[in-house]
Amino acid sequence: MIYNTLTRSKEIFQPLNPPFVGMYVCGPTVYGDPHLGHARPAITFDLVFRWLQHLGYKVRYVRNITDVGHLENDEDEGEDKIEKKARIEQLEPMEVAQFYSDRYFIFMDALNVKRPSIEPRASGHIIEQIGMIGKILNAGYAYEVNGSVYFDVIKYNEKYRYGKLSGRILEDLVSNTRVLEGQDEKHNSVDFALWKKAQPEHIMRWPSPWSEGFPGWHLECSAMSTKYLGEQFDIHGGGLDLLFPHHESEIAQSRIANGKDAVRYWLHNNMITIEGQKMGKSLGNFITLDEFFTGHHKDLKQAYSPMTIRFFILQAHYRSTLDFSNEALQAAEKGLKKLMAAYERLLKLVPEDIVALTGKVQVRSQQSAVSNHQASGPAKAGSTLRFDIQHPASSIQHLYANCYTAMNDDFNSPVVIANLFEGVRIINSVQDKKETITAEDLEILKTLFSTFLFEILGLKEETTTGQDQLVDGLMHTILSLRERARINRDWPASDTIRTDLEKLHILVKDTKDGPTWGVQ
RNA sequence: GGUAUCGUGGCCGAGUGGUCAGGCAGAGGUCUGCAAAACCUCGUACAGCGGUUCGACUCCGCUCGAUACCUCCA
Repeated sequence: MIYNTLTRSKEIFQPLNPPFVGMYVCGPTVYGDPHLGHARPAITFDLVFRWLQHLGYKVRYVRNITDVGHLENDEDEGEDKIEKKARIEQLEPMEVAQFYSDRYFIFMDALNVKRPSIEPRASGHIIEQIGMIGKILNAGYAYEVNGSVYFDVIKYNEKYRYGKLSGRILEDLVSNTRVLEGQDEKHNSVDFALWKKAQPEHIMRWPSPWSEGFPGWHLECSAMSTKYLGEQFDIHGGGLDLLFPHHESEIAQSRIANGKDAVRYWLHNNMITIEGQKMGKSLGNFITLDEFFTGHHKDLKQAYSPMTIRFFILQAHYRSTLDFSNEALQAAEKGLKKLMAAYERLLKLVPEDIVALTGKVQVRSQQSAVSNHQASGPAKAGSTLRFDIQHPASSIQHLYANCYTAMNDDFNSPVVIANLFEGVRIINSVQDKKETITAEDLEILKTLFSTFLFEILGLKEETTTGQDQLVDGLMHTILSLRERARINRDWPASDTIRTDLEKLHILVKDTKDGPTWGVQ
């Protein structure tokens, strides 16, 4: 089940050509450093991408890089964003785009966001965009004025419905749109540009049948999605703020150019807010990812690691707004640490620790997991599940089933996380010998964590422990000295060692199985 | 003004017509030389007012409030 913005309801996901799935997501406009707001759609659709793949779909995931830039102001004469940046920094526009797209990749990698299958650039698809404009002109739904081409929204609305995605009524739009200066070229204020003639000061320009200029604001996504995913494809994603007019206009363009509706399921992630307000470039209240990772920002009380950011985002459902605060982020950091620590323990739960449940003969239906997966996806290859997910028998099997159901219910990552925490409780209780677990359930628990925590949620360990043999050796020596002191009940000595190490951000814990340490 | 979404305990954040989200913080306890970690217990939270219902936080209506989009924004 996925929530389709078009119908405002959850629908059963049925791809056009299973097991293939086509997914297009609006990527960044590369004229500034990526901020927390960019992380949300990237992580949201990374989750979708990972889950669909887990279900066995062959996903072609296309996420564009907008390097042509949109107009800066509401005036048609406004300056292109990337051009403006280029002028300020005295660079070629493409230099700006290259720099920031590189930055984008670096930070997305840090967040463990998988690279999409194709990352096309708008500047590399001018020809396709010109071709699309030609089709729309031929169909009679666009007109040329002074070398610029505009889409005729009024005419489109006579036959189709402009506003069906965003729930808008054209008449309201017409009456509400502000009358702007310099829009004389448009027949109507709701029309939008497909091609703009370049003014003398515009550096970014390409030849076209109409003029030297640049493509309109919404065209690149239509052109590139058509090129790589075909005239019809399954999923189109993006931020909620792109709903109107960007996606609405995409629908109109594709409908006319290709004669059919391109997208089956529209998915929109919600915004991240800061003090209840949207974090956005234009509001100037954004915090860049670089600032999060280093902690260098006036509103940040500390640095937050990439995985903390990722976990923070996944703790909320993608369609809800997510409110940023230091408190919330610190809570996420601690929660994640707890989850990871429990996973470490899980791996060390050795067979000797396992006491079989009394008298329970573990006979499970050998019905393969494959058949169960077919209910919601194509045949799943390589499933390691050895129980019937629709009829879980133990509490741990229930956890697995809950996670599976949650993901199938519109990618409900918060519920997955809640179930993982229940797994944490079980792990710790077994560790403390307060609960028992069967060998079979232990395996399922390990699969639960490796599948959902790592593969699906895409979280990973960030500890520095064990990366350096020298440090490991030194720590071993120090800790054995301290153990000797402890055996001699020389508490001042052992406590000095511990507090001194703590000053170096090394945390020592005395457990029943001997001391452990970790870098904070 | 139009359109849409939302209002959950100190904070973040799920969900549902009739046991329970979960995390963080807080209180008490167990364990431990002390810490830390871990475990157990604890808060009668669902903006307000009506209505439907045997029963509503969950459905409907109204009120209040918030946010987003209508101009670039993830």
